[in-house]
Amino acid sequence: MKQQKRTSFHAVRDEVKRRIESRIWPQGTLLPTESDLAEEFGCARATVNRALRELAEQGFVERKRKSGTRVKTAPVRQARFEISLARRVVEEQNGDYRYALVERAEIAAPAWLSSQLGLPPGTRVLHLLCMHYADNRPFQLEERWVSLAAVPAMEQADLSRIGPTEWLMTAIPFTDAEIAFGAIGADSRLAEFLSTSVGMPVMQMERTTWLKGQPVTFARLTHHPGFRVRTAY
Amino acid sequence: MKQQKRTSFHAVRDEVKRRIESRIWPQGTLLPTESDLAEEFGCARATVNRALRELAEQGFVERKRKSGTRVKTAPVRQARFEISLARRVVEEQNGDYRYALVERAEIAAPAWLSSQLGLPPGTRVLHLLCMHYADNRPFQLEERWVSLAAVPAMEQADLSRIGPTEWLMTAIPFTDAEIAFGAIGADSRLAEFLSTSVGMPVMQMERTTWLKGQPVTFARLTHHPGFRVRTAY
DNA sequence: CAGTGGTCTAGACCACCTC
DNA sequence: AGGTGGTCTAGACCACTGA
Repeated sequence: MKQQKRTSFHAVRDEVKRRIESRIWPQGTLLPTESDLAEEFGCARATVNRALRELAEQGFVERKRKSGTRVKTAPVRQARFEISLARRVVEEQNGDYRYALVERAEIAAPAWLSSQLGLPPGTRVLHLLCMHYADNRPFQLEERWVSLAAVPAMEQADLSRIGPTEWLMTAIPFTDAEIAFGAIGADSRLAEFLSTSVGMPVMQMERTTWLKGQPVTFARLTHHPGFRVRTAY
Repeated sequence: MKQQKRTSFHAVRDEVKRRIESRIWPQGTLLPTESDLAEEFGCARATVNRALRELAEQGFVERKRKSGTRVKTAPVRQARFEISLARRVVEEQNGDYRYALVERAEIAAPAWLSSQLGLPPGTRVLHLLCMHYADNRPFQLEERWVSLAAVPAMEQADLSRIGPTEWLMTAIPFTDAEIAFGAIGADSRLAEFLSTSVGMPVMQMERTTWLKGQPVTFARLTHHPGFRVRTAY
């Protein structure tokens, strides 16, 4: 017999969730007020508040002052996936990870990049091309542009052994990112790097990263054919 | 001058976050205890707790009893994207949404589906094929298998006007799902439905859905060429 | 303007963990 | 065994917003 001595907010949260999922409180229902629920569960209002706040975060209910708490009619569910680090993905699949720096150059930001990152035209950026391998087979081609104004230290970085993604994650963690991905057909360069043939469908991910609102880097990560992104929520 | 009368947990959270991002508290640093921070900020410990709990949820710090709160060394950032409903995606882009049911059949679950969903072999499932259009151009081909044991009401559902995804979302919201997506080359059937040519790279998304642990449905959503998934943040 | 959620407090006890 | 975060309480005031 596992019995909570005191009413935990877990108990309240789970019971309310159960009532929503069991349609005891169907979609659109107005829930009792926090005070009422506190009385029903025999706990403090703060405890109910904590429970309902979590359910709101998870998208089960919607809360508004004065109106009260309502079961969401069209729950907007979100899926999450980890922002992947090639090495970690490979190692999680028990693969042998290898990295290689293919190209490194300091250039003036091309126009498309300036507009993508919101950089003044002509800003000096570091252009990088690297390969990530799993069991000696191409896993991901990483092409990246880094604003040297945002990360001056990167000019001196030794990227022969550690990939730029990993370097940046230790140098400037806690960045904001925007990610988009889609399917493209491999062009001749991609086909060569990824050991596949021209036109093969591959997943390409584009990441734009900011640090405290300042644009840092834009990366285009192209994966070997057959690569899949998985999520859970 | 905007000044908080009382110390809000926002203020504490933002200040701690600032210290982490500014490397005042570098990665790995052990933060002061809740009580100490409460004293520093002149607030109750509960307020500090709320602030730190949020930072922990967001992946900035790691909390352990007795050990204390530590700045995360390798922050695992997660990206999120909305679980899309074709109609909503199209309408958000100011497109004209149209839906068509192509095929509907009740069949015995094929072996691959039984194993995918964990259903007893031979379970009766509803097999659906539908098209979603944006501005009369193919947007998404939806192929779906629904366990009638899990959603008996679906046998009577009128799916001629509302797509199965949308029907299911109102019939049984609050499900759990697993999503995987990748790039594939269109086969002849896909090419025809999506008005493209064989071999064109397209994004295919596979969703498996459970309701309270019970398998409900498996869907394969294939998008028109050029479709991209974007993260919310 | 009145009702509801949002937040804060001061104190308390507890559970877990490292020492 | 003792320190740290986890949680709860009872009461209070605040801020938003719908009637």
